[in-house]
Amino acid sequence: VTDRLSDDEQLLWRAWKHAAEQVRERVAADIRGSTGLSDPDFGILTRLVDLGDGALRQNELAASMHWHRSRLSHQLTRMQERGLVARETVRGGVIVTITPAGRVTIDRARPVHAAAVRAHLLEPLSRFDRADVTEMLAALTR
Amino acid sequence: VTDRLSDDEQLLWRAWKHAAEQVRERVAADIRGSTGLSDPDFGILTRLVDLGDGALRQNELAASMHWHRSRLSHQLTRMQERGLVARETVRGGVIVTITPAGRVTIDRARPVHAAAVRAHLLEPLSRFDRADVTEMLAALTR
DNA sequence: CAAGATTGAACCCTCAATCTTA
DNA sequence: TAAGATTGAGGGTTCAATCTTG
Repeated sequence: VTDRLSDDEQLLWRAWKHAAEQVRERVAADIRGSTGLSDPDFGILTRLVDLGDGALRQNELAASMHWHRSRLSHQLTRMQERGLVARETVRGGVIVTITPAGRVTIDRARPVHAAAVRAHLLEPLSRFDRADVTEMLAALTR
Repeated sequence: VTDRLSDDEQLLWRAWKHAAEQVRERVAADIRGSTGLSDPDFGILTRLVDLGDGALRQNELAASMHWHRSRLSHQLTRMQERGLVARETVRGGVIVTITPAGRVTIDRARPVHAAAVRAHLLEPLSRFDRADVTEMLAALTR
């Protein structure tokens, strides 16, 4: 009820912020370092392959990412320029397709991603109960 | 040891990612919505006031944020244009000073920040032991 | 009109190259 | 030279305004 956080509160807030930053940065750095893909790149290519077998309507892709149209539009423009995806206008929308180059890259990125998540999140938390941790995190998104 | 995460691992990873995103976005949205300050803006103004009583060497400011010089330089350029800080070159460095407008803004932002951290992080975690949670998070940054 | 999509501006971040000066 | 700082390019995000077309 005060305007400042108590020492206890500060401690938890800083630990949270620091951990969130570190994990995000480390995982992203591993993927970028070995494949050149950014986090958004990885998310999009993964969905194209897993959800659409290589192609999805732009609209569905946006929904699956929980992204606004404009964000996806900008992102796809850059990825298209880098040769990772192609766009084709069809009746009532746009179909996004992964290119052969995109497929090669995502295939290389997947194991790196799994290893990074293990190294930077799962391993450090191994002495805690996985279900407990998952449940605690779920409390933050309700 | 496989190239894909197990269902269990996926579950924790996604919960983590989602929670990290949500908390960051919600706190940032509250501050931006009521003061116009971004997260970086808030961090810099806070440090200028708390660590330097309104002014700091740019170099010290960078160190306290754990930022690279160029990042701070770009950020300060924008904040200077928005009238939040001023820069003055001195022997062997630059002094960054908070402006009166900057001080008014950070004073308004502080209670909003405390309330946001409580609402979006501390409250949702209230049924867990604060020290336990803090310790778990600390495991991720070692 | 309404849904799908794009665009431009302003912000943010990183890297590498450069400038400045003690 | 080495430390402090800036710059430019290329990516990323958000918002509001604007196509485009069924």
